[in-house]
Amino acid sequence: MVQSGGAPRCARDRILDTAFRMFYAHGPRGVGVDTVIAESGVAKATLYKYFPRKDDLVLAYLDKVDQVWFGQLRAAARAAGDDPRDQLVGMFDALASACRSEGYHGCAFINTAAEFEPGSDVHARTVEHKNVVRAWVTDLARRAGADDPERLARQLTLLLDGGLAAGVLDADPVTPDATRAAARVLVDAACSG
Amino acid sequence: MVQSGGAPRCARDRILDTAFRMFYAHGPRGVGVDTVIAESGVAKATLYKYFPRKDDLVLAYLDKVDQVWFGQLRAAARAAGDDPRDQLVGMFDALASACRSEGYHGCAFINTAAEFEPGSDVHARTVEHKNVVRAWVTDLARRAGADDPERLARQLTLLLDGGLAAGVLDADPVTPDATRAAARVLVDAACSG
DNA sequence: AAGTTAACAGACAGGTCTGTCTACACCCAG
DNA sequence: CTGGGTGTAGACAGACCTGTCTGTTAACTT
Repeated sequence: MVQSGGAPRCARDRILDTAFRMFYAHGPRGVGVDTVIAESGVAKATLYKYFPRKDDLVLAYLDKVDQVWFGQLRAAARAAGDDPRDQLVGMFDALASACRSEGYHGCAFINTAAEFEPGSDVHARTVEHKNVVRAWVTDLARRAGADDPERLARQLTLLLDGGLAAGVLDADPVTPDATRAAARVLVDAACSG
Repeated sequence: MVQSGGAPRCARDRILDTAFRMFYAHGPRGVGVDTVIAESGVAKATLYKYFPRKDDLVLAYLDKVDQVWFGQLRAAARAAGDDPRDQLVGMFDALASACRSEGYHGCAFINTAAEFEPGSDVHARTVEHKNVVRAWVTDLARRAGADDPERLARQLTLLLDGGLAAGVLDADPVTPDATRAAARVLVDAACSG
């Protein structure tokens, strides 16, 4: 990890970088291996050396999305202050940022899961991501003193998924505000005890 | 519309029926025209007579899903009683039914939208569906006396989308209850004035 | 200088995709 | 009996898909 911030040097990084952009924009199934090769200026043999099957590239793509998105989620929560209640609401700022970003196209995990059969490696990875995020939110809800942390976490992640999923249809700028406000109501109601 | 309830007689119905099942299970892009033909026992020329392009078949599929799903939504709301507040919460029973049904695989519209480019006919149709549903919920929220009917409708449809979208990952039986409870909290908070 | 490694360039096989086309069978009205 | 409408059966074109394979070039190591 002595990677500088500039253009990716080695071939593997270039491939993954291109796949990240293209898979998110068109869905993994909508982008051929040849297209990734052409776009990243790499030889076919090189791609298949690092990612023996296309699914391996898709898995690496999901790992990258997981890193980036989960990182933004935690950063948004942290930026909301020390009170876990505020952090539960603050994580929705990550959704607002995502909605404003160019080329926003909804939740990469939901979109990808829709394209792969349940039971496949790729599908399992998307489920795993959602479980990890929900476990993190559950912990936050517990520290916020929620009556039923698991339930609150489920409600908030469902709301988050809804806000994200709606992005594949239409990046409506009203969505993030409405979602954040709803989160506040749910958090206040669940931490009343 | 003199259609009896039994097995679809005419070729067009058989095609659409098969497409409905297969497109929902694997995504429109994941099912070839040849597969639809083989499964519905129809000649290729017949399919292309009724649906000149595959996209026409996808649009017909979305129309059918819209009819069925929107119908279930309204039926669930109606079954919850006369109070519009209860109806806003009751429509989430349609989500519960969907989650319990065999082969449940999330929201057909979100899944399909992820597979088609924004700007395409198919993508536009998915957006239209969501707008129609939200307009209906907005009307319900207005009659429920919500302070800001548009906002409440947006929050509830986002919650609904979240519950639906999560279905593509994992048909968790806890989801519908948590969603319904969250809806109750949001409705009560928005109709306080 | 020789060998090793990484990468590029691109042909190729075998399959699937959409969409068009020809040829044939049936049935019912005139 | 004839002719139009509806359907079946399946070949075909042209594009695209994944994955394998052969050769070549350049850089670094010993």
